[in-house]
Amino acid sequence: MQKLLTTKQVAQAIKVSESSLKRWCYQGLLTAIRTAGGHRRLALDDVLHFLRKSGQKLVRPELLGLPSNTGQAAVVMGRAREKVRDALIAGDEDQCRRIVFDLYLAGHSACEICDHVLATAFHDIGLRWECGELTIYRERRACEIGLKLLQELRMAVRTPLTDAPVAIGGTLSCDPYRLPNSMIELVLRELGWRATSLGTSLPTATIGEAVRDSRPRLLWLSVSHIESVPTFLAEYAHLHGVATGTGTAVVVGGRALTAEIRRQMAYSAYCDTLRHLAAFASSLASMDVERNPHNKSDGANPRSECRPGGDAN
Amino acid sequence: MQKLLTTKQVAQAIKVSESSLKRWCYQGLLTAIRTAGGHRRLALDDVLHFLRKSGQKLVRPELLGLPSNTGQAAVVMGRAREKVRDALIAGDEDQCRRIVFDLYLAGHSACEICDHVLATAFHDIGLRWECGELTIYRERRACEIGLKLLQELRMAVRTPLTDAPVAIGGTLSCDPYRLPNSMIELVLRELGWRATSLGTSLPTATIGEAVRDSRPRLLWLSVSHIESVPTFLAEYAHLHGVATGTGTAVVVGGRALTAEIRRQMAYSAYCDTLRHLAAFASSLASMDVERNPHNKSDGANPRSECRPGGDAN
DNA sequence: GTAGAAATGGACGATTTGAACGAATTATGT
DNA sequence: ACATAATTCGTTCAAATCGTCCATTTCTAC
Repeated sequence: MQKLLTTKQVAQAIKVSESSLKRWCYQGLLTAIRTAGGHRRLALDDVLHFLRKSGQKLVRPELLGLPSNTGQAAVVMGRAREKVRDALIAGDEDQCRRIVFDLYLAGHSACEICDHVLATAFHDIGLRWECGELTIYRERRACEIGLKLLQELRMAVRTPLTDAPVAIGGTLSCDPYRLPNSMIELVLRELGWRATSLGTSLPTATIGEAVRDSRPRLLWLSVSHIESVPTFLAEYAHLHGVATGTGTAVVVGGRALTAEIRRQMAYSAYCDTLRHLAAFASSLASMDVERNPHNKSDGANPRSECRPGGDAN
Repeated sequence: MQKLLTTKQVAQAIKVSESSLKRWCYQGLLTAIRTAGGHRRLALDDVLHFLRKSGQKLVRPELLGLPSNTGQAAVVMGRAREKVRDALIAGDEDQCRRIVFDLYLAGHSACEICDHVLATAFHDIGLRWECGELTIYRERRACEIGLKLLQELRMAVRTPLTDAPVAIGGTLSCDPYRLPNSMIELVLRELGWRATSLGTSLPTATIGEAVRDSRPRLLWLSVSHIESVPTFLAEYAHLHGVATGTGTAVVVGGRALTAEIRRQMAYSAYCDTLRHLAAFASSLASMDVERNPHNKSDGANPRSECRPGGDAN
C-alpha cells in the first residue's frame, strides 16, 4: 500500500511553494502520478528519493510520516481541534506546532486558537484523564507541549509598546494549572497589553504586593481549583479591596468558579472564554484612551522594509 | 520548527552582503542546503551556529524571528550572573533575554550559561527568598521568566536528528520545581539528544509507563524536594528496576539528594552540575556509537556546498 | 609606507521562485 | 445522490537568487 500525497502536503513538508513542486514535476525531477481528473499525487518513496537526490531538507517530517493522519491543511478550526488533541496525546510536539501555527498564519487570532482549539483539546484530554483512559504521563506531557506552544505564540505576537497598559495575574494557592494562565497572558499581549504572569500557586498576599508595586491597569486571576471555599472567598475579598484601591480592574475566570461562588464575589468582570476577556480588556483600554487621548499609533508594520542606514550609499 | 531562511534575509540580519554569505557557504563555513533549482536555504540553527563560531554580530535579529536586542554587546560571564539575577528580581524579561542570548551568540554553550549564570542567579534568588528579603511574587515572576528563556534557548539549539538517542525525564510527586528540569532538557538537546520533559510532580508509576512506552536511552530525575524519604526510596527503587530492565540509564540530581540518601540509591550517574550531566550523556552516546558504528557524519565543513543531484540527468 | 594577499561588496544576464488568477477537480456533509 | 466547500490545475509575471567577474577595502608582512 503506497502512500500518496498531494502537492500541498509535500510543499509544506519541505517548505517550498506549490508552484515549484509543479514545475519540478513538469521537468521530470520528481515523478508524479495523476488522478483521473489530472491532479498530481506523489508517492512517499518518490518524494524521499527526490529529496535525497536534490539534497533538500525535510523541514516537517511529521507531515509525511504519520500514517494515521491525512495531514490536510488545518485552516478549518473544526478538524484542527481533534487533530491537536490526538497529537497532544501522542506527544507529537511538531505536529501540534504545525497545526497551531498554520491556524495562526492563516489569520486566526491567538485568542480564537486558544478558545476553540487548545482549550477544547485540553478539555477532552482532561475528561479522558479523569476516566482513566489516559496514562498520567501522557496528560502531563500534553500540558508541557501546550505550554511550549503558548510560549512560542507569545513570541510570535508583536512585542507590546512601552506605554501600553500593564496587566498582571496568576493563579492562587493550591491551583497549579498553568495552561489557562499562559493563555490569558498570551491573549492580553496579542491585544497590545504589557501582560506579565506572576506564576501559579501564589499566596493572595503577594499578589497584593505585586499590585501595589506595579500598579497594573488589570489583574487577572485564573481559578481552576479551590481548596477551601470560605478561605478563598475571604482572601479574594481582601485582594479585591487592594486592587480597587489602586484603580486596578480585576478579572476572574476558571472552571472552579461556580455560579454559587461567584455570587459571593466582587469583580470587574467574569469571563467564561478568552474572547470575553479580550472584549473586556479592549473596552478597558479604549476607555482609558478616550480619557487620555495621546498617541495611539497602532503602526502594525508600515513598510518596515526601509533600507537601514539611510546614508550608506 | 526548523526555520529556513534565504541568503537575503540572513544577509540583512547580520548586515553583510549576499556575496559574502554565498562565499561563506561555498567555503563550507556556513552549512546551506539547496532547493532543486539551486537556491540556497539556510537553517536558523545553522546560522546561529555560524554566528557563534565566527563571532559575527547579529544586527537585526528580528529579521530572523528572534527576539530583538540580541547580539549587540558581548558580556563576560562573571558580570552576567549578577546582572541576570537583578533583572530577574526586577522582572525585566527583556534585559534577561538580551544578556542570555548575547552569551549564547558569543559562543557559550547553553550548558555553561545554565550552570554559571542561570543556576547561580536562581540560587541567589532562592537564598534571598528564604531570608524573606524577596517578596514571593518576585521570586515566582523570576521563575516564569527563567522558564521562558530556557524555552527560547531550546528553540535556538540545533534540532535533534530523528535517529538521535532518546531521553525523557521529569520530577517526582510533590516536587514542583520546573527550572532544573527545563535546564536538563535543554542541555541534552544541545548535545543532540531527543530529550522530552514529561513535566513535574509525576507519580513514579507513570514514569515507568513512559519508559516502557518510549524505551529511552536515558531517564533523568530532577529531585529538588522530597516529601518522605522512605517512600521516595521505595518508589525510586522500583522505577530504577523498570529502567534497567529496558536498558535505560538513570541519571539523578538535585539539591534534595543528600549524600545520605544517595547511599541508598542505585543509579547510572549522579550529577551535581549540568556539565556533569553533559559529560555523562556524551560518554553514553559515544559508547553506543562505538558499539554500533554506522553513519557518524559530523560533516563539519568539508565542501558541503556540493551541487545536489549527481544522477538527476 | 608599500606591495601583495585576502576579504568584501556590488553589478551583470540567466535562471528560479512564489504568488496570483479563473477553471476544473476532489472532498465533505446531508 | 447531490450540493457546497476546499483543493488543485495550468498559466502568467514580477521579484528574488544564481554564478561569475571585478573594483574596492582591509589585513599582513617587510
